[in-house]
Amino acid sequence: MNKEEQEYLANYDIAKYDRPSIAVDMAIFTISDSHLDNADYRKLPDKRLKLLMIKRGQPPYKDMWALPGGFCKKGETVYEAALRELKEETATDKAYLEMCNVFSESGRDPRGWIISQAFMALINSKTVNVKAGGDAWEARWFDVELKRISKEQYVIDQSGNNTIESDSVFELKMYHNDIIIGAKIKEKRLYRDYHESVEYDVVESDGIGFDHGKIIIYILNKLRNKVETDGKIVFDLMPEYFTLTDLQKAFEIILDRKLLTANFRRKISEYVTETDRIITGGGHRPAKMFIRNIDAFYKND
Amino acid sequence: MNKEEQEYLANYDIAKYDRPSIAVDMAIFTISDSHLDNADYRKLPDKRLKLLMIKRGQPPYKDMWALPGGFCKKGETVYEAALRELKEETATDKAYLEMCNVFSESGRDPRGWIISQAFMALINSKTVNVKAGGDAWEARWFDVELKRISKEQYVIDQSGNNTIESDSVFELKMYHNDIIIGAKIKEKRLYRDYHESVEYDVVESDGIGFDHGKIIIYILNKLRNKVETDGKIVFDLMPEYFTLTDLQKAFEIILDRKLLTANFRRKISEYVTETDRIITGGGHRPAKMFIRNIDAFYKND
DNA sequence: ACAAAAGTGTTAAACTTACACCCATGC
DNA sequence: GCATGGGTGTAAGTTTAACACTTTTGT
Repeated sequence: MNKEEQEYLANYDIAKYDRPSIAVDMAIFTISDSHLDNADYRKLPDKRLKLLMIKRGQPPYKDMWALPGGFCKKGETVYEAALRELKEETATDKAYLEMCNVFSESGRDPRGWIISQAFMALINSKTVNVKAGGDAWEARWFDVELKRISKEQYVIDQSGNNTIESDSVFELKMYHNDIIIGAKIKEKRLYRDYHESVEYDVVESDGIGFDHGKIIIYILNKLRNKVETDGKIVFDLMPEYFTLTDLQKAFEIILDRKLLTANFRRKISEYVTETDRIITGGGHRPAKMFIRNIDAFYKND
Repeated sequence: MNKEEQEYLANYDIAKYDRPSIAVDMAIFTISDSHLDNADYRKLPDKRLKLLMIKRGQPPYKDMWALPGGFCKKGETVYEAALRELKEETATDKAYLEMCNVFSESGRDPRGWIISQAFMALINSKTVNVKAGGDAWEARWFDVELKRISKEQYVIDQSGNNTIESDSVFELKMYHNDIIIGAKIKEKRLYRDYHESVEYDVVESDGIGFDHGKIIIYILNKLRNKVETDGKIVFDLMPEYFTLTDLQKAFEIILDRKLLTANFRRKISEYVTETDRIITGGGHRPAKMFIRNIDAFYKND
């Protein structure tokens, strides 16, 4: 560094400018058994997509539920902050972790200018520590359900500038035992000048703090799209040993549709290796357990 | 909002905490003719992938080239800041714009704690204003070339914890007339606990300021992956009227491989509509011009 | 005439989709 | 026996990949 650069930096006062706080918000998903008891001895337990939420112990949004998260500290990267939060909440760092989007609308946090980096994390329920279920933190896994409840589509033709607008309203519902929280979120999808843009707006929020309804729906859609185009991340929701039926159910839960077993198995066959473990005692034919075939995952470029 | 919340907020002083500045860095791509003159009257001009770079007029990294960008201001979203920067540099807002990643390593900017949101923007060269080529700003379009120059792969087996590590070195070279800048970047790809992680590190930087070599390579790879799995964004690099050969070349430039014409045309046929415009005068059969078939783009869910 | 690019047709191989069928278990 | 899940085979339809071939132009 030369003298001019050094002088410039000596006179540069970063504190002169308005600066935001940076937060990380974590959408931590897992798949686990439904808490509902099983009547039929033959039936497998119902699996559900779960999202970890935290009950806020202090303002703002005290007593409401929000995504786990916290502020990014000086000296750590945003990714490290996300990993730190993940560990604090779940006691594991064996997770698929991806930065999904920034949420920075002014007014999104009453404390001031706070920009949030939203992360998606996928963990398998077997590695989750009870911490998340303990009482100190008031963290709970919620069953997640997302339904589109309306859709309108129209063409706006203003002097040759062809715009297609499609408005949907989604209903997000989340359950933990008798706790039910949710939100209605409007999705506005614009196609103008050959460019698509999507915007979400919280229309109604019931028990969910901040703009987290919006973040949840955004990440949930991202998760579905990712699984639709490349299913490999679904394995991050599985324990080391799993049956092919469990794997298929994980796909079905995220994609929200049934798959044909024979076809599914052919498709994923290269990613799994049979072991000699079997599960018996289910009132039906025992299932072989499989592990990931790591070579298949790694053979990219 | 109740009294407790109001009191809490009245006593909350955001300035007590260390806060970073938020910058947006823009990787603005377009495709345009190579500046090299064409000898053969029959040959079409060579197309290249171009990236807009700015010569820094003041420290830090004075006289080096960097991605266009700037600080996010209070009251605007990160996305709005990106759009503002895009307009400032290119005088257009008709672009594909996507937030790609956060770069937040401490020490990445000598002025202090500065976190950068990296955006990818795709514009078509016909809408670009001369501003970018003017002298005031010292902004220039650089031809981009990225080559992997080495690759090593090994398995680390530490007490059953199977880790595969794959290290590559990429050479990034960028040209504008007689200006040549570039960087060597090491890619470390880890596959551990069934989770893949990728890390980039600038090994050597020649004329490129900050950690922008890293950002460029990251976004370039993202662009390629996106085009490989869903080619629709390539249309954002095309003007309103285009020939199928131009479109095919855009794909080939980004994917860095040749495609078979007959197959390519079948694949993209639903996305284009023939017009009665033709291009003549090329010393070969005239080409029909096409426009986007907007309905095909929009028929998702 | 001929080189360059524009544009189409044909075929084999690969993959997807749908459905039918058999197997093994616990009560 | 029978409901439930575990597991496989086959055939039709669709998509991809490779290649061969024809057309049209400016010099």
